Amino acid sequence: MAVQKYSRQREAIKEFLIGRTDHPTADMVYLGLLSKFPNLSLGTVYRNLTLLSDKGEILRLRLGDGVDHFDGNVMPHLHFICQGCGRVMDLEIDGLEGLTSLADSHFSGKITGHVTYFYGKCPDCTKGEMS
Amino acid sequence: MAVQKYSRQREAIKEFLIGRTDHPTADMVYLGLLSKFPNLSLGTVYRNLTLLSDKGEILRLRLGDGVDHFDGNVMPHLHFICQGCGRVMDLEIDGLEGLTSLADSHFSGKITGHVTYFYGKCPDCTKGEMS
DNA sequence: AATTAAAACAATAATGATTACTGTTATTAT
DNA sequence: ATAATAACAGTAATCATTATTGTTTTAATT
Repeated sequence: MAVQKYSRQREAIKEFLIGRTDHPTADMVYLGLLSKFPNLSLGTVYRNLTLLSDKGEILRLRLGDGVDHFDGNVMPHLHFICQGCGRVMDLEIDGLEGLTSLADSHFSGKITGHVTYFYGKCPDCTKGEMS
Repeated sequence: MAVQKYSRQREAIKEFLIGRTDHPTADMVYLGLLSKFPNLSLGTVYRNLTLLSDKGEILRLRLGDGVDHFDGNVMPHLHFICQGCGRVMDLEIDGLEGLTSLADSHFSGKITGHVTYFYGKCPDCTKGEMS
């Protein structure tokens, strides 16, 4: 197996994700780092996001909007997608800890995990509404 | 608003989905109906899958594998994705009914729903294993 | 039953996200 | 320092999906 060498681009991508909680897409990471790396390539961003998520240093979120989002916070937590503005927020809720084992006990195969995300309207988008 | 007219292709697409529980992709629907409609177009399949799911007559499942799956069973139920063979199965579990309102009560916006799917190994893929 | 307007079709082009390839540069071991 | 190779930038290719164009069905009206 190839030895992984250091790269400032990869380091910057990881730092970029850790420094924010808005779950950017590959394109947003690319745009956000262009000022620091003027000839950064989108391919480099994609490759390193894949490397980092494969190593478990970041999370790849597939939220069903057709675009992958990335999260520098690898602690287990829940996500909310606003149907108004599309933003992705973290949720502070517990109560899903036993869900995997509950499901597993009702299934003849082996259930090892689950993906859950919530949707609705975020606080901002709820404000400008009457209904 | 345009009046929806009858089409045998759309009817066949819906029947195809109702007749199975393996949650096919657009491409699988297309291939499955080619024998009955030799000059069926993939565009027609996509358009009608979108029409049917917009009307709520079928479900579009975005399971994170980059391909949309479709389900003729619109009753609320849970899904399981096998990481061994990729197949998508229905799960008979309840206990998630109150999840949306639980989450909503902890959130300052408005949560109206959630998406949950489970993953692991299906019964078949569990068999041929030692670990 | 013929006419007609619009929906649906087939075929295919276009799009957008992601992945793969090619030649160059940077990192690390010798 | 030199050499080996991982990582890079740039770009081409891929894949699922959506949009477009011209033709055919459907269904309402004469």
